[in-house]
Amino acid sequence: MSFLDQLNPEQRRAAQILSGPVLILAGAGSGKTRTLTHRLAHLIASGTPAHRILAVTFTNKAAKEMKERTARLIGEARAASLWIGTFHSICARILRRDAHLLGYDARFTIYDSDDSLTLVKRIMRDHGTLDDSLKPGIVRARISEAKAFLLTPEEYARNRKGPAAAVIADLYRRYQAALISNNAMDFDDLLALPVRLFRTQPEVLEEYRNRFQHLLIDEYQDTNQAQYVLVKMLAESHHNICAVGDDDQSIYGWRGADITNILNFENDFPDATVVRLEQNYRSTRTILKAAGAVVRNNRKRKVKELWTQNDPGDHLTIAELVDEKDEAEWIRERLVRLLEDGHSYGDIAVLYRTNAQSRAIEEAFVRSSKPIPYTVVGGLRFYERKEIKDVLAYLRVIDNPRDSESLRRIVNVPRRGIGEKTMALAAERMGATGLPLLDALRTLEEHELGPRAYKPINEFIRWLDALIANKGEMAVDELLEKILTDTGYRAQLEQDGSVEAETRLQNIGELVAGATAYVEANNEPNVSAFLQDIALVTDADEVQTDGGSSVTLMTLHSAKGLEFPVVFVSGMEEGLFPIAGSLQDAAELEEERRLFYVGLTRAQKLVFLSYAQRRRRFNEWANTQPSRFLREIPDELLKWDTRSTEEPGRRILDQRRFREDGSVGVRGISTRRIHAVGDEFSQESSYADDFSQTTDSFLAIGHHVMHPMFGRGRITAREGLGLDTKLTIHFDSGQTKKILVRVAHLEPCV
DNA sequence: TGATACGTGATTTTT
DNA sequence: TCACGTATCA
Repeated sequence: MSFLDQLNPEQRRAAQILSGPVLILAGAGSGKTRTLTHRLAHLIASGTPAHRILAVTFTNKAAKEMKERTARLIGEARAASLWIGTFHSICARILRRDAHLLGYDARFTIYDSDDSLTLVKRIMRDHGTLDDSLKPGIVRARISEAKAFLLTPEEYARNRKGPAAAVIADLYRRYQAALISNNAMDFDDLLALPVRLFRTQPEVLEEYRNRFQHLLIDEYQDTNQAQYVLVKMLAESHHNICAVGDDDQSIYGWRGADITNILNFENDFPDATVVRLEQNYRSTRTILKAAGAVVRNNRKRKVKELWTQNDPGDHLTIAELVDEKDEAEWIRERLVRLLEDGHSYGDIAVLYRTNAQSRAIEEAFVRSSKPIPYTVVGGLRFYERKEIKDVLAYLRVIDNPRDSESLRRIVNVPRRGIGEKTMALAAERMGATGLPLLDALRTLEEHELGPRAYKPINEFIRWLDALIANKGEMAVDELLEKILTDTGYRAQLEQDGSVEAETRLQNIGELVAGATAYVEANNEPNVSAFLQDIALVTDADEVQTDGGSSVTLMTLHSAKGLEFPVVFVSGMEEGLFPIAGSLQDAAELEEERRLFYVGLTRAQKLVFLSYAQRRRRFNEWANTQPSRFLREIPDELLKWDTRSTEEPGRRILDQRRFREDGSVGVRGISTRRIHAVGDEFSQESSYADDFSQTTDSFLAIGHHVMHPMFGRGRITAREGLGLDTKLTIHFDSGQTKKILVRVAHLEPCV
């Protein structure tokens, strides 16, 4: 097996032991993906048909990559029928086939967290439990948690104490009933329902057990109870399970992931072979030392020590800045310098604890005289935008007419005169008959509603019915076009003319283009599958890690599994990272520390850490203290950045204070900035709030810019500040548009 | 029924 | 600060 020669001895062991339980403890950067692809290739080469192997990864992107790399080893054809994907997508695949055994239709709709929150809200409103004492978000989280632990409402009520438990259990029951009548599943159902399927239909379980002779579960440290049970059920008879993970990288405890699943693997499977991959190929020795020193402060972990033959490399750079704006500006300056040193934009990632932190950094990148191209991962996701959800809701109703929640969303969008009164009547009818909303609407008669309300409903239903009847004959993108035209959704946005409407139109255009791409890429495209793809994609799936030409901005969570030559971790402050909510709880604090460990170990060459003396939260400024995690990095691995040494000696003072107890005395007093004349950063003096004051920006009135869609144009007016700046541009095409700087990627042009 | 104005809560992380 | 929900009025 010549391809195994490319592995080190431990990796080879992990790839070669094919039967029985195997636990691969794969440290960060230890060549895990390479090992796993070789294992898969070896399995297939040794005679296991690919379709009898089930491989579970954390993201769709990881699945795709693993499949491609396996194919490279043994050929496309032999790897083609591998079952590989995320838990959610594999479960969806199983459920599409057998959901009818659980009372669902195969064309069930998948609700994202947004949809389920809307549903919870409505249920609470209908049952008068929507007051200040119990927030829908909390209820949704509790229900999600219950499902992750495979608890029924009744079990939840028995299990949990506290005054709200009974109320939550009751809401959970109603919520679940609503999902079923809508023929819909939420993310948690996708995991919990296969378990129920297997428990209630032993012959189905038997079939899958026989089919999947080998299981491979990646990121095992982040599996929750439902996933764990599922895996155990499938592995029961043959024990050919290979679990891969790193307890030090468990960062999804808040989502029900249970680190003990990996810590107890050897108890669950006493005959398990344990392989440790401890040689790191990714990072410099210095980075690895720093990361190791940090994570060593955790008590609940398997002891292991990563090592590397790589060069020691540079110190980790650390900087104290005045506020978030200053921090962003510092990042930008360092970035420019890195570029001069020969790095490219795609080499660099800026990580932070919360999505909200990206804004200040984006500001700095956009306002720069030489704007820095960047890509934000996460935040408001494309498919969560209002206009996208609206259009998709049409598609959902057409695909799954029982989906009352989606129908409710669009019944009067755009306005067609179906108002509150009509809907109240329909709700009443639903309650009385148990019919889905669409059918309840059908039963409403003209004399009940009056002609003014009856007409639009009647027309709407007739229109929907026609599409439902014909959906099989139309490609998804055609269907979308028809929806956009017939409903007047597009026309309404076009008439609006505002910047926001323009953006929405662009987003919708992107959605249609995506549908076209989907139709072209699939042999048997259909609406259900298209919607499912959309529901299960993550932003992490879109990240470009190689050859990208922009800086990547993302949360530390999103960075899991990725690597970059240069990594910035910003906002290293108590209360932000570690986040405030974790400070009281030792386990949560350890998870924050693992998150920092994950961040550090993303870096190959250089790490930059930063914190601000004060940060704005909502409206108020709060003084901050440096993160305790910084103190856990040995001094000799750190190098303070000179940029923040405005006052000679102050840095040293701070450093001493910082070392002693982590407190930094009274903040905000010495925040006055002094800039030497001719200082390389003297452009700081134009650090005015008003973007339009930035004289060196290419986005000034009269300048020419290039817009990716509309082409070349001249700026004739501007309003708003920073990222919210709106430009009026006369395009050479003759059109005049208002463009939001944040949305459009404008480039200077003569 | 629909448009507008004001008040208020949200920021932890995501399949 | 902003987005969303509710109150109020046309």
